[in-house]
Amino acid sequence: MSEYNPLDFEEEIYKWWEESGFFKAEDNSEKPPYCIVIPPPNVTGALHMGHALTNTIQDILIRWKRMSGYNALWLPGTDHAGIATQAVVERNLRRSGLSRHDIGRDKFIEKVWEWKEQYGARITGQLRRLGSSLDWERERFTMDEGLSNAVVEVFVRLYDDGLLYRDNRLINWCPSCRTALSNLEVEHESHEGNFWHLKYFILDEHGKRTGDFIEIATTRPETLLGDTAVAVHPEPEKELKRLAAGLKTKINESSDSVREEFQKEYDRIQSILGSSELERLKKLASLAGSFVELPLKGTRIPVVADIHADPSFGTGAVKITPGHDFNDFEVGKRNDLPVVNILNDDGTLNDEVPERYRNLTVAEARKLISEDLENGNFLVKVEPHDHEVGHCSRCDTVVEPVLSLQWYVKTKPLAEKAIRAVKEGETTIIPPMWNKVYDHWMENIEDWCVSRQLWWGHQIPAWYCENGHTVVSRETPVCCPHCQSNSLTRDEDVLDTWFSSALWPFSTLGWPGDTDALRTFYPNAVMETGFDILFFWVARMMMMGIYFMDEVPFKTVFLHAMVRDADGKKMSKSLGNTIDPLDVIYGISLADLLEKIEKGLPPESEKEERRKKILNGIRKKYPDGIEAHGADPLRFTLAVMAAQGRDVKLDLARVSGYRAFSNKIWQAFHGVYLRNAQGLELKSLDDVDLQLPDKWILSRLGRTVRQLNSSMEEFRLNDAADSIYRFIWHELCDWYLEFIKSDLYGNNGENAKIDRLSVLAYVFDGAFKLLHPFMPFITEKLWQTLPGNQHSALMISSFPNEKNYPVDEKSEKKLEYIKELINGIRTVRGEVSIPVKSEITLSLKFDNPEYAEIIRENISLALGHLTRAVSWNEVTKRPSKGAMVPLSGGELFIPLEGLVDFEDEIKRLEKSLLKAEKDLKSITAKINNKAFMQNAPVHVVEENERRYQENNDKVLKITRTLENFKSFLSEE
RNA sequence: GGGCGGGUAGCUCAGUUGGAAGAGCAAUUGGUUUACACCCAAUAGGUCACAGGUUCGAGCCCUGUUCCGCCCA
Repeated sequence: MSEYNPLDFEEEIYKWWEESGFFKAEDNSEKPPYCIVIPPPNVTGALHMGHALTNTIQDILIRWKRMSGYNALWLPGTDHAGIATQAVVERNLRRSGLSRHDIGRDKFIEKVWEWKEQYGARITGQLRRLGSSLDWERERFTMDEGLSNAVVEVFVRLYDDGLLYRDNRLINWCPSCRTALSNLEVEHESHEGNFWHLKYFILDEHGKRTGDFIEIATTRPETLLGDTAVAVHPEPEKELKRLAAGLKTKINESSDSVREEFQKEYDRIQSILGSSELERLKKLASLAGSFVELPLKGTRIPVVADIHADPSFGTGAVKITPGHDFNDFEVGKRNDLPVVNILNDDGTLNDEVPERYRNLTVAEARKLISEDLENGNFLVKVEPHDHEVGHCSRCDTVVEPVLSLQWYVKTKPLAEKAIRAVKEGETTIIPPMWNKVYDHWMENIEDWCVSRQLWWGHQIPAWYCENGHTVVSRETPVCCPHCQSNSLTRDEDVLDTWFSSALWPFSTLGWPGDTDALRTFYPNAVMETGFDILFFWVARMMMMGIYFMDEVPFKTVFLHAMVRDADGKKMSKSLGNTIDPLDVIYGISLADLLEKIEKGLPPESEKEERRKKILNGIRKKYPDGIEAHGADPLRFTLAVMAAQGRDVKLDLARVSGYRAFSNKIWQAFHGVYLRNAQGLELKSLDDVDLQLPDKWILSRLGRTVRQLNSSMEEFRLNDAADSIYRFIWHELCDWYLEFIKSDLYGNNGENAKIDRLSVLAYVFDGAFKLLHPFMPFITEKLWQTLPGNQHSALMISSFPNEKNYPVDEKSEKKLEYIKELINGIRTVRGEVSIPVKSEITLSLKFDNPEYAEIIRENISLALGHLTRAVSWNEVTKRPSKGAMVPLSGGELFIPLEGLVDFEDEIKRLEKSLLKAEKDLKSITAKINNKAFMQNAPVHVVEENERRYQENNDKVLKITRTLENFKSFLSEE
């Protein structure tokens, strides 16, 4: 007997699809276009489960649309990922003891390209293995010539349009990556730290200490070396009263629990207002215009009045470090303060600070300075204080705000249009909860710092001449257009990776060229990606797309959740909890898995203990490694999980469950269909003498077609997957195949056999088509062996629609009666200990003639292997000694005498009665409720009346039977 | 501080205008002479986090409480 082994055929099928050109879309086509551009994976490494999720979803959408008659393009590609890729190549280089500076820019870039070739190929291999029906001939890379041209074009045009400028301001600097970062690339976390309370001695007009000092609290004492002022609030009393008034309204508006906190704060401020503290603050305010001594450095800095100083917080006075604090930078601008940069590129202190502190890291400097402050009598006290610290999202190093000359995109004008596009529905975000997040970010958008001090990326097309002029140009300029100088140097920096990704929906289609592909496929139909890059990427594509194409980049943004491990933790290499999709597909031994995980752990800063803990966790979770599952089951699992709002906790037990589903399909197809259809000429459906089960399964298929298509339209992939799963397993396999077995075995003649097989082939055809987007491999494999399909492909056949798959309610209802009967028999057999092999006889008593007719005509379906009932008869009187099952239109009796003890049946009936009575009670209450009868919609009232009848009937029938039993038991 | 999401069966999660609480896995019982033990049949298991409210009717809507997670500042 043939076995389901996905590894035997999946790769081969993919190869055949690709070689046959089935993935290709047409630049010009009569068919409606449908385009998804892949969120380009980074070329840094291998794909993880998150990629498997996103690509599975996209492939499902694309395959569904392609089969539904669309000119479907799924465009593949990869991203150069500036910082990330440069970092891994540098790390690699360091193993041979070299830095990128040792080998130089050109040589280094060469190395990165080598890396890109290697890992890019690995990634595309993984995408193929998942079954992704990408149009490979259109594959793009963000640093391809064409896409690089697009980047230059965009840069030049934004510059010419005044939306791109260079400015000297504070940026987030990563001392480890040694580059500027955009706000989005900085992650804030709370750190336990200290509040150092320092003395800034007040100076008289001669520059001598008056003896008095201003107390200043700071979390970063080392920055005082860059202080250029101390700020105090000009009107502390007014400000405090304003704060108090604000709190008062909050107290009145808020709920009990929060009110308490506001009240506390309010009381605190009131107590300041009513104490000598206010006098102190007023005196502080009066110091504006005087000077204080900067501790350790000994220089003289002014006291300025600025509203940034909060009289209700800390000491009411604040040190101003315009060179290393975003707020202070603004204060500095308002008060014309000098900006002092005290840091080198690597984050150590530079020559602006006293010699003693030079070349120390920030952490080292903080330690030494706090000691010196104490020794120099500048320290009042140190108290613990948590504060927010920015970290580089790439390397987790603490970022430092540093003054630097960088390029910025002026985003406000771009964002306005992007906001409007979503508001007006030109682009729809799914799920809609992200609308608010999108709006909020767009409305508060800040200018985008796009220059990066890296080598790997698109070099900025700007040149600077010896006279300080800037030239932004598509080609290398010969001389400066302003002063004709020939001495031009190109900006060394490259652009933020997201700058080129922002162009992806049109740059990949040939822009800035005017191509057929662009005209056909822009705007794209769907952008499917993770919600975590809504700002990084989606928002920026919206802005750039609208600006340069005058149309939104995509009609729908479909955001999926994050894949997490079984404990809900985000998968990351450093946690050692990533699962490689390929390992789920092919399986992996424990030893290999451990080796792989260990390799992925960051080499530096890993403690042995932690490493052991992670590896032991793996041993515990996967004691036997991971079994092979194949791509189809993995895809199906991801599709079913795609519904979840935010987290997808991947549980391999689910994948196994859906592998069982694949096996089920395989077995049903080979064992039931193929095995019996061998050598037979099947009919078309029109020529078949359709029996009730045939009509039923065809109708159920019709329902599935409707459900699946409408779920897909609404991006409810989980519902779509679920509907075809139920159809195949619980309708086709559980019922239809069982109903037709007798015919298939030839018990009812050759014609009946051929008829049933013909219907079966038709149903399999429809089911395979519906399932294909989710499980492309097994469906293609099996579909090929259906009659007439040997030279065509399922993946380019046409998707079922409701016109071709009608619903037949009458037949459905009839068969439901038969199922009810069979279920009744099975329940009795299961609960009352009837010996397994004993053959039973059914007695049926009918309440209504229509029902009786249906059962009489189809009773053979309920006899035989489904129930082990061998015969039946119609009765008008209730047999006294039998199990009883109430039916919709009658009663079923199964004689038990000689088979079992009646106690079992009595118990069973009593339990059943209890439930029926409970239901009846609640329904009765409803029916008797006038308000319900008046207000509820008609169909609900009718439904409840029907249920009332049904339960009433049930209760009656069971009660009668129980009485019967008891009376004859007492007679014995 | 502002915002968002979640709390449903032992576990992982569905539940689409409010109208008898669901799936998969796990569990219990029984089953294999012809598709499938990656199986079949039957069964058990839930105060839908908590407290109020709206409604004839609430897992779903409103208010509050609480716990968990995320985003922004």
